[in-house]
Amino acid sequence: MATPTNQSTQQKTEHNADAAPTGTTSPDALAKQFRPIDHESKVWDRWINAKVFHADPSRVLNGAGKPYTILIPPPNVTDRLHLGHAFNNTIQDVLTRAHRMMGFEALWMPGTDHAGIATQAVVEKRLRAAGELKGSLKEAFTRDAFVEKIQAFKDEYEAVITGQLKRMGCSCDWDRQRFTMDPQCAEAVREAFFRLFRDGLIYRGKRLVNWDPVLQTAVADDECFDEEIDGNFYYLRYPLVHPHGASTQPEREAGTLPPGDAVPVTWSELRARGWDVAEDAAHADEHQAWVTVATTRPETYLGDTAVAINPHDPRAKALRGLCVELPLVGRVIPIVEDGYVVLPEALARTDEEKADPKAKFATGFLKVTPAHDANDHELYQRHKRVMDEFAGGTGKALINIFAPDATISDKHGWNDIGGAHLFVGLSREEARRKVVEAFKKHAVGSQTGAAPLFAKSVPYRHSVPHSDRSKAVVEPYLSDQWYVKVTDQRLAKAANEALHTRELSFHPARYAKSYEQWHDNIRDWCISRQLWWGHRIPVWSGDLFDRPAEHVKPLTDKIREWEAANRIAVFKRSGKDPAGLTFNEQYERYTDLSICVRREDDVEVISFLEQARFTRDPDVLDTWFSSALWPLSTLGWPHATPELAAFNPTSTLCTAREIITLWVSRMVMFNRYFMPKVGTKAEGGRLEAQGLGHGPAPFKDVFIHAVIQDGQGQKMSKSLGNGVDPLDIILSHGADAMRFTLCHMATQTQDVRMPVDLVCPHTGEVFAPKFVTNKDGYVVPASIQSSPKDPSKKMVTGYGVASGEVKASAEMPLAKNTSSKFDLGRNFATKLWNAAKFAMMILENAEKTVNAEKAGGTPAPQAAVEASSLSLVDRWMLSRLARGVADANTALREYQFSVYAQCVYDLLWRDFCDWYLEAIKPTVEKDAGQRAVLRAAIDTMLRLLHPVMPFVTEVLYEAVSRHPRREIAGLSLTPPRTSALLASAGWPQAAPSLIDEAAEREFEAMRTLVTAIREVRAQHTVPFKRKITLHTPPGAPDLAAGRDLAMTLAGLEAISTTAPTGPSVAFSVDGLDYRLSNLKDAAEAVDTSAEKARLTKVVADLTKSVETLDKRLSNPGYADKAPPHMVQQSKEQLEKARRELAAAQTELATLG
RNA sequence: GGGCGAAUAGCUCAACGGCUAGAGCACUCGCUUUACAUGCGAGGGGUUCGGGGUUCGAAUCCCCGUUUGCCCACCA
Repeated sequence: MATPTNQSTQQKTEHNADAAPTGTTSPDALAKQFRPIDHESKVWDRWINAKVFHADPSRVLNGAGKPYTILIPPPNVTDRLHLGHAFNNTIQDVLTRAHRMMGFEALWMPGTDHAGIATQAVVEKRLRAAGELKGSLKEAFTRDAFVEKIQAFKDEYEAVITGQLKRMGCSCDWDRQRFTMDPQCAEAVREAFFRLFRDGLIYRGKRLVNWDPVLQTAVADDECFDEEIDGNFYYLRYPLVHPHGASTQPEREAGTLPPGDAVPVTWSELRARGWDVAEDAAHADEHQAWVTVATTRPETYLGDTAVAINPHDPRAKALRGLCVELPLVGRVIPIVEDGYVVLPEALARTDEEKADPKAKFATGFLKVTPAHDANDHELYQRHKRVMDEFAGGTGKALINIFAPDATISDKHGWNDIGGAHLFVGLSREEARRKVVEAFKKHAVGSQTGAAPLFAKSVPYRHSVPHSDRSKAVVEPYLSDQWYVKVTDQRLAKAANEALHTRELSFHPARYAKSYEQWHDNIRDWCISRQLWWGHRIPVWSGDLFDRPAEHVKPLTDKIREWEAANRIAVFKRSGKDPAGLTFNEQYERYTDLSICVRREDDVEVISFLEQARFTRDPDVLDTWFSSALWPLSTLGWPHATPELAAFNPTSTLCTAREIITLWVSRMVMFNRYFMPKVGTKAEGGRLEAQGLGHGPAPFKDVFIHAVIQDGQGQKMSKSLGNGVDPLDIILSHGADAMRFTLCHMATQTQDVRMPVDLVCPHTGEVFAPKFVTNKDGYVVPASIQSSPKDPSKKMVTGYGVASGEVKASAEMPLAKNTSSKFDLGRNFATKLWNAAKFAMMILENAEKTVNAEKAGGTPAPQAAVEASSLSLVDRWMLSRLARGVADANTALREYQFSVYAQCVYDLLWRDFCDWYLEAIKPTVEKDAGQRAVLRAAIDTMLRLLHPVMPFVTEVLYEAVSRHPRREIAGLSLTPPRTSALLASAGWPQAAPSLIDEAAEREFEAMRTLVTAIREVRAQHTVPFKRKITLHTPPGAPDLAAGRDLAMTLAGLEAISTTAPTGPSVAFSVDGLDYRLSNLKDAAEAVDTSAEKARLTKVVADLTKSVETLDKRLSNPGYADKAPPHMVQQSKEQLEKARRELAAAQTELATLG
């Protein structure tokens, strides 16, 4: 594996110009400034060389370590990773590294996804842009040649993605990296398909799918997007006829109705049947009657095989037994009654019906095109018998009028063309225009003065599904597809059971609901895709008829033999067939056989089938089929590998909410189906499940994290081009800073916005880009931006490139992104660097002295330091550390990553740097116990921070490790397990006894006093270096051990119990009146106006507090019902507030 | 249409029925202070979207409304 490179030459130059040596990890020479780029690749190499990320299943299997496993959600090889991925992977790395340190055998399994349709579309687009592909893909390339192109693209992007993850510091087990189409995964896919096929859970069916006429493939619902388009409602008149006319039953069944067969129904006749519609009263008696349908897609009328009316429609009765004749086509189709049809507003019976948005434009007559509309298809299922009878036989009412490219075709299931030849060969759009034209031209019936077939059209704006990849309008299309019967209880129900038994849980828990509801309403999963890039379906189809009997016998014998040997499985027909249908029965009943061959390398079977003119299905599997097997395939299934035994089920899955159904659900179903019940022994090296869905869930926890949006609140996406490359951020802020900031943002519910700036490639300047609104209404950075200092210099943006509007060039380079959001992490890394450096400087100085004193002698082993022997500030620090460890543990256990980040941030910055380091400065050189605490504190914090900031902590750990360490009783810091690296060091363990509440109280009292003094100093602009005197009032609490700390931290020269003689300033703490003197030289007057203003505000605030507390306490319900400690607390607060208010008022009065 | 969220300081977000609603950034004032100006000290800034209710007590729970995001379904 290549190590991450891509260092900025610009930064390198700066770095070399720097006089001080940087980039070394020697303890004596930690660089003055922390430059991430100087360390990241070196640290990475140390990790890789030491193999610290490599998980060893034998340690799990022999009980030496518990497993902790995370499977990476394999990124699509379609594009570089963006910040959303960085976020997702940071979380996974935090969990993996923390558990590794906690002693788990941690495996983070890396890999990428071939992303079938997406990748094929991207490559196709690229080839077209490069001029290598013109016209139809299938004419320009052979399957193999095109797959080779995609393969090359995949190799390129897989390397890019892998490089990005490594630069981020992801501690994946890179030796185990997988790809969803590599041989190991392919074997798992093949085996899984075979078993489902054999077990009757895969079937072939004719279904309406979303058809992409450009890519000529079925697309899943999630591969579509809705777009509003301006269309029209067309109102078309269908002439009424009597059903049978002169035609014979055989003629009808053959679909060869003689012209003029249908006998028109006249208005008078219709009226006689009870038709009483005011607006039709004027129609001439002898004219042919009609019904009006409303449609947005008039061209589909060619495939109509019924007209439907609501049974409650008052007109329904008059129409019973009548039909309509499709204009031009001449097809006579029945009028069926179905409750699905919406009554027009005028006929609606209830308010609810009136409120139906469809009622506004409905005519009450619905044209039914079962082959081209999902609802119509369902309606057809309910009226199959009558519709098929009219259409001439079973299944004949499904009339497909489109070729795969969505042109009108008479070659794909439409035979009764009649007078509609003029439409054949037209595109959907042209056909629509021509149909409307024809309806305008022709009349209902042949009488002079008859009304035109076209009634009217009204503009209508509605959303229409488009294919994500090609942007073409999706056509509902009837086609042969393979399905997984996920509705079977061994799949969907088993997935929900995992939730009910708590084997599987979601964090946050509310996502369990959508998971569960999805399974309750699941539909069978269409797994075939008409693509070239993917796992090809391992089914060969052929025909056993039309062969000499002497050929059939050897064939059937072989097939029976191989089926018995589990080398092939023969497709069992639908569930309506009796179970256990024999091969002979199938053979007798069906003209075609579908045979799944278990192994790709079973040459004997495959060549035999191909010689027998069986052909392999050209389709490939839906990408999610192989993704669903990820927990199995990556660990070696179907073989009984040590990895599978050790690491499946895995521990935690980290993903975004959008793929709970697409991916999470399917992994659960497949793992439960394919894995044997826990405790089952493997036989013959292969794992055979009972096929009941009783296996384990593939993971215990599913952590669903927030989504990173751009500055406009839009999701980062490829198509929008608003993704930010993590490498840009690593360049501007460093990997640790990026990781820390992302982790800090990982709150539970709230999606986070990430506004980004641009870095000018000409000047290095950071600036906010100019935004534009694109044609889809999204606010995006303009494709071309000007350098802020020199507007003649231009650059292009990621959006510009992604949208295809511009290309990067030498004159107009691609501008990198950055964001001041990451300053948080960068500043924190710097703070850590400086704090550690300072701590080590202190330790080093002391060690020199100690070594000089003990020259020659071997130091005696020192006993562990007991907290009780330590000073207040040390006991306080140990107490804070113990709490920090506990808080971090809780946060990580509960997947509260921002809490974890915040808790280590406060521990290091607020507690350790702001107070501890400042407090120990005067004493640490002489206090060996204090130095032991200092050493332990920095060590503990490096460990706590390592999961989120691995690079900087690893560099510092090496330096810190060189300082001798004394044990602190109760604080366990075990050394690295497999190397000298922090990455394998033990997670800190702090005994609860280290939490010292007395020390915390005492320290807090001191801190309150110090803060109050600092406030006075700021108020009176007392220079930092000026030492002042504190006068404590009678009855003030004894500062005790805090006395010296207060003097150090507040800049006191003395603490006196007598009142000041000269000028002084008062302040109050806890209602006690303290004074400070010697604030200024005698010549300078103390400015009382600022002091007055401050006190006035204090008085106002306190008055309000007293009021609030008084009101609370005087409420009779409060004393009665609130818990006593709350009441007590309020009383104390009130007392304190009153004391402080009095003190402030007195002081204000004094100032006059 | 069904489901799930969100609305809190100028911005981005915390606060899981009870400390005077917090943090980072931004802002104001002061500071070359011997680890760190990517810093240090201090400060200002809130009718917690609106309206009802439950409760001794509501940012938090319930109801209604407004705005907004996502998922699913549907779209004659």
